[in-house]
Amino acid sequence: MDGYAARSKLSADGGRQIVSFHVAGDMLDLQHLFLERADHSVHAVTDVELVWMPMAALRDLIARQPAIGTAFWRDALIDASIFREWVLNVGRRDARTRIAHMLCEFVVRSEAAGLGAAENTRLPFTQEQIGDATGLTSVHVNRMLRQLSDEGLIERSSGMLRVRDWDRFRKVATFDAAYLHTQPRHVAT
Amino acid sequence: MDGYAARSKLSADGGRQIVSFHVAGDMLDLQHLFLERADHSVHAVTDVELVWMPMAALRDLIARQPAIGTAFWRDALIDASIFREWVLNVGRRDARTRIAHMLCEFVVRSEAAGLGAAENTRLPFTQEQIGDATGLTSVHVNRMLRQLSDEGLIERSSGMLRVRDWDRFRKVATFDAAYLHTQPRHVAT
DNA sequence: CGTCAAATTGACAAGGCTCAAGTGCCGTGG
DNA sequence: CCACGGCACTTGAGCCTTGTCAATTTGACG
Repeated sequence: MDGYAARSKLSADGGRQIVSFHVAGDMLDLQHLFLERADHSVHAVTDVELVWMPMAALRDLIARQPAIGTAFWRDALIDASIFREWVLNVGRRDARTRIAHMLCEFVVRSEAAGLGAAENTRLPFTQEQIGDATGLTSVHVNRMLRQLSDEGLIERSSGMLRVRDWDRFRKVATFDAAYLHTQPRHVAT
Repeated sequence: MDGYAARSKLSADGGRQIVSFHVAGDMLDLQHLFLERADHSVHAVTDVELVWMPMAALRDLIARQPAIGTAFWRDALIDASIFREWVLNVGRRDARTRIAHMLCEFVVRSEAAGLGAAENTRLPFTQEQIGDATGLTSVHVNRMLRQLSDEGLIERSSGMLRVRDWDRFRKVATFDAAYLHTQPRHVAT
């Protein structure tokens, strides 16, 4: 309902890898709906207000209301699409592009959730968390953020992010929102 | 039904990132079941024999047979779990561990599909494809494979992979199969 | 004003990439 | 049966991006 969360896994040597971010309105645990055992965790990044539902009740609801089931399923598939994009992001893009891409996604999803536009997005993550999401160290995240600032692409101030030139930033990030599968509001499917 | 496939995305600069491998028996396109537009592609790595079903028929089947729907859903969730593990693999593990981990997963899934044991697994990928899966160059993949061979962990010969000491290799790879959610055969859920 | 976590910066090390050359294997054609 | 061509695999040298280590600075808050 409110606040920010992250989904993450731990590596054997204690490293944390964030595999997705979540904003108000997101379904947080659909990924485990039909799995017996959790393979990752979701944790709050800020104070969070949430609604908790027993899995069994959710499964029951889906059985009785297939249309709701389809919606949930679709939502889970979109999350999976985001995971795939993140594999690409972490595997193939250099540090600057990678961070820019992550920020683009976050801004777009924040907007979609009605949490402010690109000119003024709340960015509640520490640089270490951004590093955990991009497979970089916080030191290097800092360097790259500074570089993006110096290039006039973004502005940062106390937990806020401002994208100064969305088109240019989008190009730097090689960001294409198609993988988010945001549905055009006024088009029937 | 037969053969090997890979799921991949392209980056803006033409780089390929493989996001998962598939063996005989896998459902290949459940990831797009409720999405309007494909965000990635699946391609054959070897000659392949497959069964193609129209999405609409599949959706129809699910509507009429909810139990089958649940099975498909579960399968899609397991794929998503694999994507998450790959984000971790590519984001946080060094080259040697990363390749070893990928090989471990492949061996385990090959075994589960009844395609031979760890002592003799068909490995149909070129080193370049292994690089595309791990976010490395084929040159570096080659060096790491050589190192794993030199350490006596694996043996390679013309498309075959032999893990010499599974326990040791598993440790090197920091591999824990939990994320594959392979269900114990004889236990009711 | 003190405290503590986060952000910042610099110097240096290193893992992985690039470029380039060479080798081995296998299918094809003579 | 052998020669050839192509692709994957190997290997070496040097560079570059990112990591490591360590010291400061900044900012929020009590």
